[in-house]
Amino acid sequence: MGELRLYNTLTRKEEPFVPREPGKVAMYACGLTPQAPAHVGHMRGVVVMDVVRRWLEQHGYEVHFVQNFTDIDDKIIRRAQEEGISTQQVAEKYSQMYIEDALALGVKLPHFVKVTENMQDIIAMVKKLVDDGYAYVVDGDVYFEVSKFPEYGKLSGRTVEELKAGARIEVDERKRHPEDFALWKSAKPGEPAWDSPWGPGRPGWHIECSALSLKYLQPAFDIHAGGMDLIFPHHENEIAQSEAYLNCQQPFARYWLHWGPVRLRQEKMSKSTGVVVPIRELRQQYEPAVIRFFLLTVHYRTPLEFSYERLDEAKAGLERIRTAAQRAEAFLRALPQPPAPDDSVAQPYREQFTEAMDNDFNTAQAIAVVFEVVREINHRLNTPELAQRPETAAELQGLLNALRWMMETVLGVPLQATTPMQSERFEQLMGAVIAWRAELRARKLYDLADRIRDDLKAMGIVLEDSPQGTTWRLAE
RNA sequence: GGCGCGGUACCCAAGUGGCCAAGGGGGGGGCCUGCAAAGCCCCUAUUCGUGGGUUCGAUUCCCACCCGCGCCUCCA
Repeated sequence: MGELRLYNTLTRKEEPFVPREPGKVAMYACGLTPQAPAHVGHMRGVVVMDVVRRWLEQHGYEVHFVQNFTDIDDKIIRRAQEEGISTQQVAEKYSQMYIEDALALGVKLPHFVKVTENMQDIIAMVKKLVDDGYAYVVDGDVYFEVSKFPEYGKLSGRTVEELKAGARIEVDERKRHPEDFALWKSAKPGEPAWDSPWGPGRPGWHIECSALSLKYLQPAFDIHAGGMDLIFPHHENEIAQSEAYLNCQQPFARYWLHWGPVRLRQEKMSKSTGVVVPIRELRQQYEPAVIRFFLLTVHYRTPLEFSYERLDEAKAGLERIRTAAQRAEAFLRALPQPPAPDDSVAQPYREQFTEAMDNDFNTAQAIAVVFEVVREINHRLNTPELAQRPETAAELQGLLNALRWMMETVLGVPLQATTPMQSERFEQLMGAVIAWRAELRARKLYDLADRIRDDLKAMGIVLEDSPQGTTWRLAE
């Protein structure tokens, strides 16, 4: 396996990936605040990170992947009031939905951690920042003093001066500087609260990711990821408070990876704009594998325009890949005995695929290679002289193995559509139907033969006649 | 206003200082077929937003401009 390169937002360059500890990768992705159903934009992050973890595993790394649920914050409190249930119930409900959606998309779940289950670690971190003079207390609130951290702005490429120039936020008069941000917020009456040295309250936004990632992955962990919209202020603030906490002796995280937004009608899909396609809704209309494949047809840092036309294109493309796999399987199944795979044809494609993935997880390029493999398979099945060759079966087996590795192992897109009705008995039934129909065709009773084909098609079963015989497959 | 990203065929989308600028979708033609479907082959960008510059040579590097987008406030 070659060298993996990834784009690091911190240096604005593509860099070779070298883990902190040989053979192991520690990575963290900012999760979400579970207060509404997840939308396609969220799922892009989920799928992208899943592919990142899968590819790191292909490189032989043992991956520890942590993701948080910010299960207490202003929006959850508001949501709880609206729905008349507790904040825990809100968080639990939407976390669960999120996990179900992720599982449906074929995601290997990360190690989830929750803010409310790690409150003492968060408080301890805030306390150290206060004790060390990086933060100050005002009426039960704690603020991080940005001017105490000289490197502030190094991730987002801004300076404090620029921030002031563009400031369009109402400044809290109690803060020493407008750019200071809250580490701890005092509770208003009736709000859920945790005891702290500064009185009852809850963590500010940002601190939870610092505390949780440092607790579970230790300082200078390998990859910290999130959506591009988190670069500022979220990740910038995380760096400031974390590196201050570490006495500026070591970096917080080593590589920063950010995926691009999903847009809808030229606008970012976001809860705040209400321009949103909930993944639940989309799952009613498209098989999860199609959604996943669609999300991977574009490089992860490129903004992705959502549309049903694109989804239909992805569906057509995936169907072509699956058809080729099924045809190869049928060909090999018909053989008296399965051939040992010959990888000589497949190997160059495996290498091209690997090169694409090593190139900052370029799934768009990798998928192009998948289609090359599909063409190699179809070419062999379609050309009688080739199909007769004794070595063709072994080559097909090698190509099919490569295709499965690319699609299923690495990209996580199943080649078999999930169907409830496959069973041995069903296979036998189809075999019988095809035999009867062959008899009809031999007697030139084409109207009956065509009617069988049409009726089956209406049920989602496609019959395809060829000189080698008739095959069937399930239409998605 | 500041910072950043991008404009590649009908649509989507990779990519490179110089082999025919990947791949997918769509469209056209051919082959195969009883018909269909699937598939295969060929065609669909002498050109990469516009105008300059650097270079033997730029779509790729630099500058300006136009257009779109993101961030600067909660956001994945």
